[in-house]
Amino acid sequence: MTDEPGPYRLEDQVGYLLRLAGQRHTAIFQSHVPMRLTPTQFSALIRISEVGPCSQNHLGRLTAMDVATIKGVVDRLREKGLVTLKRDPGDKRRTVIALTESAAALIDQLKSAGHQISDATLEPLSGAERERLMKLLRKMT
Amino acid sequence: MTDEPGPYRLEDQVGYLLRLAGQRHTAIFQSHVPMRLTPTQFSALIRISEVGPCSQNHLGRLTAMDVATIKGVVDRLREKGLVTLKRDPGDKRRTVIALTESAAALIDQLKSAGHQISDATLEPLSGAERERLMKLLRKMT
DNA sequence: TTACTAGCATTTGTATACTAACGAAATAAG
DNA sequence: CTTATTTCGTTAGTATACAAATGCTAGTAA
Repeated sequence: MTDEPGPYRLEDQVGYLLRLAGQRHTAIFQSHVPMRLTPTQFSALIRISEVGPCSQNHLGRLTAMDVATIKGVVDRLREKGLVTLKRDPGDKRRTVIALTESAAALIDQLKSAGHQISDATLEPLSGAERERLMKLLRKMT
Repeated sequence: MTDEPGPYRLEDQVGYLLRLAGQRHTAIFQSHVPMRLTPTQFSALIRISEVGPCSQNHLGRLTAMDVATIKGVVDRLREKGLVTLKRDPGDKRRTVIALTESAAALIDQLKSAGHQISDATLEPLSGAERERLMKLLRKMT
């Protein structure tokens, strides 16, 4: 009686809704973030500021990015003068990624923008609803 | 006293969680869907089956895709033999996108797979939680 | 020491996703 | 009717995102 699948409606599928929500977030992100950073570039910078210099692949795991993806992200951060790449003397396979001074000086501003972005993205929801959504998304992963 | 932003934690930001949830969904999608369809290709097929033949840009709006994005999606569906492209005789700017017979015969199977994919993606959540999440995501957009 | 295994970084290929700019065609405004 | 605007499709450029293959290095087991 209950639990019938019913007709298939695209707008009732998680994947579709997640894509729409992601689009909304990305648009808001771009209008709030300094230095034209992308969400992934932003995440990488924050992570390095948390854990300190680390290898490229490790940074990828810390930010849930594929090895090929994190490489591109790090390359662009380097082009923007926000990270430096150095050979690890103790392990010749590793490349140590570290924040530059200008990036380190930017972190507080990034965190502030990050809060604003999250707020704006969740703007249609009440405080209780926001908490609920975050909890559900966290449980899903 | 309440509502303090607190320290900035990446895993407490909507954007980050949305990205992780999307990754989870994409992985599940790929293992369930027929013909190696991608989520966007899937959405486009479903939409055409709902509204019938339509122009490329209109299809893009119906599936929340940019004009540049929908073009690539339609091109790949054509390469897979799932849609046909025809000039609109009444409006020479328009390209009419329509399902091929083999695609039309596939739609029921796609909808069934779609339900399974949504179920598997939401598997960590209870029935009530799933409803709550869907409602919140819908409200967010 | 040799061989195996694993980890690290890179590259190639495919697929979104959006911006911006373009020309062609249709429509609205004058 | 002609100008202006809009819409449509296309293309180029940038940036994720993942699979798969390659080469190099490190650590381990034989």
